[in-house]
Amino acid sequence: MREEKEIFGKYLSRHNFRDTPQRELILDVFLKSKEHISAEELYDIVKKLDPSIGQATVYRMLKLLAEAGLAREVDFGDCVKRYEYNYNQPHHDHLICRGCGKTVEVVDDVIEEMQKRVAEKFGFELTDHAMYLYGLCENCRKKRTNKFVLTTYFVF
Amino acid sequence: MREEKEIFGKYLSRHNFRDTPQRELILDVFLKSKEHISAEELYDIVKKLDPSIGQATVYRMLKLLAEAGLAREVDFGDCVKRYEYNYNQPHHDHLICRGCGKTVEVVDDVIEEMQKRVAEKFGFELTDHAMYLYGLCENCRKKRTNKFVLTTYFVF
DNA sequence: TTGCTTGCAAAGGATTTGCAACATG
DNA sequence: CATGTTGCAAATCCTTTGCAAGCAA
Repeated sequence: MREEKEIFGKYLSRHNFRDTPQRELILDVFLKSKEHISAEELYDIVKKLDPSIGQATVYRMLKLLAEAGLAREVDFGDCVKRYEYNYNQPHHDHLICRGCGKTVEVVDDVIEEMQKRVAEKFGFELTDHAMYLYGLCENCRKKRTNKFVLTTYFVF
Repeated sequence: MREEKEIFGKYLSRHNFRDTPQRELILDVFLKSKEHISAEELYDIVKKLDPSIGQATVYRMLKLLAEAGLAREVDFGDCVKRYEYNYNQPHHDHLICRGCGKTVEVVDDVIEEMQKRVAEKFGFELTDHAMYLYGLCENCRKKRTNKFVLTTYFVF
């Protein structure tokens, strides 16, 4: 927490950006937030702590955080940008339940390695990737026997 | 082409939906279109063939096509829904160049298998997935020595 | 003082929806 | 003819932007 603030502080001065109470508050809330928070969700919390803050400031701050390397953008396919904490965090992908929305962070070295190879096979140098595994968690699978309807966005 | 129209026709009657000239035209254009077309792009073509068609009709039709199993939604991360032809097509993922936007369709059985296993490890039954590999193609890599700046959306 | 930041509201892009007129089965 | 369908425009959702006023350095 202290360390992250320091990093952000350095990022600001390095770019001649300014340290403002708004930025400090939003950073605080972001660092305490649960994973995969959206700008809207973050704004809702921040607003309660300081109703004078505008949502544009929150959007702008999330961009800054991503640029500073403290946040990472994730996109679950609903066209809502979500941000997760990214400092000193190992890279990971997401497993998402189509039933209840529950998410699990996953990594698999074999997959990562194969991704690199696939890219190379086509002459690409891999820079990054997005992998989202959608499925049904244990709980939701039990309910399926009733009349669970899956909203499919992708065809496996 | 004939077959796909038949499938769509059956889909329509099965659901008590109607066969209209607009739907036929849009289906025609979609079937002839290049991969990964967006609603906007499809509308631009359709409009030239029949300027009286509204874009809402195109949006509605793409939804129908996806429901009928003829189209598949893909999302390259820019929040623009794209559709690709999905009938009798083998499943594949995408390799996208961050420099020029060029896309390559890829499949890797090892990755597919590992995805299933990872999901199972967490008690999930995999229904589908989205995997986008971002990188630099050969051409864009050459330019990088000059002053290519990569817009990173995800951190690898 | 300089010029980065702010909140506001308006604009933006992509997609959806309400509705009256219109076709299809 | 009953009801699905259309085109239009307005509405929606999330996000960005222009701007004048406000602050940090």
